Amino acid sequence: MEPARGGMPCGADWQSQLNRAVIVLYADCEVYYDGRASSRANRAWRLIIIKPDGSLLIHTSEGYQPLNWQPPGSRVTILQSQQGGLELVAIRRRPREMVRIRIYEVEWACWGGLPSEGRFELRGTHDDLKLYIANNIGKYLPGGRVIGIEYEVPGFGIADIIATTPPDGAKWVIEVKRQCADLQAISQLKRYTEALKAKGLLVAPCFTSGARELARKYGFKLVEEAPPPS
Amino acid sequence: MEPARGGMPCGADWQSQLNRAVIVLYADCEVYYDGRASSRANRAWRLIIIKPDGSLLIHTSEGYQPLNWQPPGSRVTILQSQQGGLELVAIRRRPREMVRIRIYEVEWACWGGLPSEGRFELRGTHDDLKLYIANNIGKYLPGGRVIGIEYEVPGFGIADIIATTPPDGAKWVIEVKRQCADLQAISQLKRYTEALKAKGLLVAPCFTSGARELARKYGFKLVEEAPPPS
DNA sequence: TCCTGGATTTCGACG
DNA sequence: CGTCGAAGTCCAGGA
Repeated sequence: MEPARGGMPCGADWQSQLNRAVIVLYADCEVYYDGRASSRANRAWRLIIIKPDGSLLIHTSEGYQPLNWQPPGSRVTILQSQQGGLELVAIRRRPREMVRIRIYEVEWACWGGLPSEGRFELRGTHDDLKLYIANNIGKYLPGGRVIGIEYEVPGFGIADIIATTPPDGAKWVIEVKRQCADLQAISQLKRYTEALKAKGLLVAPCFTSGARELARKYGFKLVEEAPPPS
Repeated sequence: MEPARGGMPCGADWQSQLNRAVIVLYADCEVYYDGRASSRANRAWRLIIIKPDGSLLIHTSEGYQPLNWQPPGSRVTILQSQQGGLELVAIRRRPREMVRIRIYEVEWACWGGLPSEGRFELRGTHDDLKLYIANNIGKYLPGGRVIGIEYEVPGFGIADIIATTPPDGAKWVIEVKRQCADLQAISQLKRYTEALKAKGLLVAPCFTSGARELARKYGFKLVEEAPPPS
């Protein structure tokens, strides 16, 4: 095993970094969670990440998702038991939830302040597609005119786009999905069209077979359209 | 800065651990993502986690969610450029997506094999609540009898529970939510009840105001019930 | 493989 | 703070 480099911010002093740096522990531990649900994880080696914003993540060797976690805003505390045993407790209010980690051994602990956050830009989102459609409404509803975006239908939710088409000024509800539209998307559109007595148009890059079938029953128009290149 | 402990699996040799151990890097880097959407993250210090199952996580100092990621099954490779620059590339098929990390500096790198996974039990889930209701149907629909669980309504989806009640054998669709039911839950139930010409019962620990209102319009019965204690 | 719906979903926006 | 709907959602289960 290669020796650690000098000056590496790793060691036994990780506890002093709580609420200051991102701390990463490689530890043999048990994990308890109680709140909206509850879970128990038997003793095993896991990766524990504690962020200064109160986020807590417990990762195993598999998967995108953590085994247990606590979102930002949690209060993270370290408890020392008599036998040198360590406990990490993260508590969150609203909903009242607790993650408790019984630590048997820490093989290594490292941390870093992550001083600069950098800029982050994401493109190809639902908003991008929605605005593109609103700005090119004629492509989807010939002669159409946009009446509203994020249009609130009181008691029924918020429709992506409302438009009218000639010659009779028919009203349309347009629901936009950036991924394949499914039954749920159809139901959502149905809710708005029923409330507004409007026609329905669903724009998505693809549609599940069930969505296509149900859309036909409801008389919805479907248009395949992927998020615009950016 | 406290010196690292001897024998700690940290050091420059982390690349040899690819696909074998969980690797954690504290690195100054830029991140590029292209796939269903695309993103660019400017140069900054971040936490990079590479799992042997092909998962890749890039975390900042804030938040539960990673800045960028790749789910399990991705192919992770390390590229060396001439100037000693390092690039981490994770590619996924279906959907075709790529995360590329340009690494300028690695302050520390540690890893662990996470040999034993341990047992994990979660209680208080949707399934738990659903089965509890099915097994105590009389509490929700007096005299009721369960006809089916996870009952497929062809072309309309899968209903949680189907039941009948005396004296006329009225058919009910029961939708179960383990969290506060919202408009979407109402729409989902509406979809099933319309298809089956059945009555609707929604069981959830709470309901949003909009959900309550819409349920009344649709004539649905609402029952407040939290997941059972376990 | 696709389809469907849950998740301790988390997250952001708006009223 | 509640309500609403998206997310690069991920994930499991069934056909």
